Amino acid sequence: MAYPAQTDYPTIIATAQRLIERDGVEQLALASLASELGIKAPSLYRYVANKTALLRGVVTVTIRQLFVAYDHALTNSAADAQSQMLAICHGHRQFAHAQPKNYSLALTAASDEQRADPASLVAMVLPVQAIMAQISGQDHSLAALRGMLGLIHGFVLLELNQQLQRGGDLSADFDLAVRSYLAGAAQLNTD
Amino acid sequence: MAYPAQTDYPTIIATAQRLIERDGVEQLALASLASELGIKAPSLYRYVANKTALLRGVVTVTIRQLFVAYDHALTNSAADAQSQMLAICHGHRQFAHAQPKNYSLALTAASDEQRADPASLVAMVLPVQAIMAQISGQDHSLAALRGMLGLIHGFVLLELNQQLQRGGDLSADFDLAVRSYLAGAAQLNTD
DNA sequence: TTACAAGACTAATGATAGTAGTCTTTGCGT
DNA sequence: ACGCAAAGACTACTATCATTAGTCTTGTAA
Repeated sequence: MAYPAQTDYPTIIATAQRLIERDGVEQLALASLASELGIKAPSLYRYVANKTALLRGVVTVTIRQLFVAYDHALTNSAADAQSQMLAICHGHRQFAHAQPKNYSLALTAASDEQRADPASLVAMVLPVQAIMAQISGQDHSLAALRGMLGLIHGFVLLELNQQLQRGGDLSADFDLAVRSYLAGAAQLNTD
Repeated sequence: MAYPAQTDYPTIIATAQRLIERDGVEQLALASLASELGIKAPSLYRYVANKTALLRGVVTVTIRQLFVAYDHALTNSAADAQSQMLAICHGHRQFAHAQPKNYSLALTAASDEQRADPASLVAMVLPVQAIMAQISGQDHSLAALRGMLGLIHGFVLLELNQQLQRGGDLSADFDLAVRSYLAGAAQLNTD
């Protein structure tokens, strides 16, 4: 090879994540990102095809980090299915609160081009579905999983978008909602 | 009053909604909107302060339409709390599917400036909370409502963002998830 | 030592939000 | 009737960005 690279793809993505978290996606200009990396904007095109691809990279990494958070939650939890599912829910919510801008970007990406790869998403939730199967039974595990993910994701997004502003303890409300859902899902198993 | 107006605020918002639904928000240029209205872009500034304010107007109208959909759902439903809550859930989901782009914009608006007015949001969900109170009991009605809204919103958003792609009947899964949640919430009342 | 390829830069283009200033229409007071 | 004030629209311009084209630089391998 030749000319000494002054940056690389992982650094670019990580820096973009940092800027997005600090200023919001809509404020992310390629010039600012480049300057943060000590280069000029056009040089970024050596590493990413365009801005959309750059954002897709950020989304992909963020999703991967979310599933790492799942693993951490699981290793610090009791072994029964109920505890594990609760640990995942709270881990998910904590992750979203720790990096709200990147979380929203990753899970509400508007265009197809910047969405995360569906196949890897599937691979990453399979272990979660296995836990859900112990609660809801195998037959309803996919439906119950979908509801669970919807509940977590929707609650967190409403929080992050300041749409749950009537006071009260949101952490407690989240916990109650998740436990209620799991209680309902558990009834599916005994039918 | 003088010069004959060639458009007005409601028309501008409605047209913006139509274009957003057709092409997506990111494709909405003020020039296209103006041309659709038979005027030039700068003339729009007689009616809206800037693009952000325009989008906030769209968001406000969309939210109002969502609550009109709630009303329709309620009038076509049986009178018991369970039926009414189910009707609202399905009405909400149908609304989101009927205008996915505007729905996403309205409920995941990134910046504070284009978010819907929180106070009116509260006023609009109060009747829903009253129904939830009959299911979960008064004490837990706010928490249970938050979980319910989160579940609906999150499920729908995952659907719209193509993140529930593993087949199966999503309508049936949604119904099952909502019923499970309500069953769990009902247990709060008997504690 | 020389060629070449990777990596970065400057300069330019095109889209688009927003601003300044001007022209046109029409209702109202004289 | 007449003319003026103000609403509404337009043209022309600016600033910001993404993106492209073409050029210069530097390190490695022959």
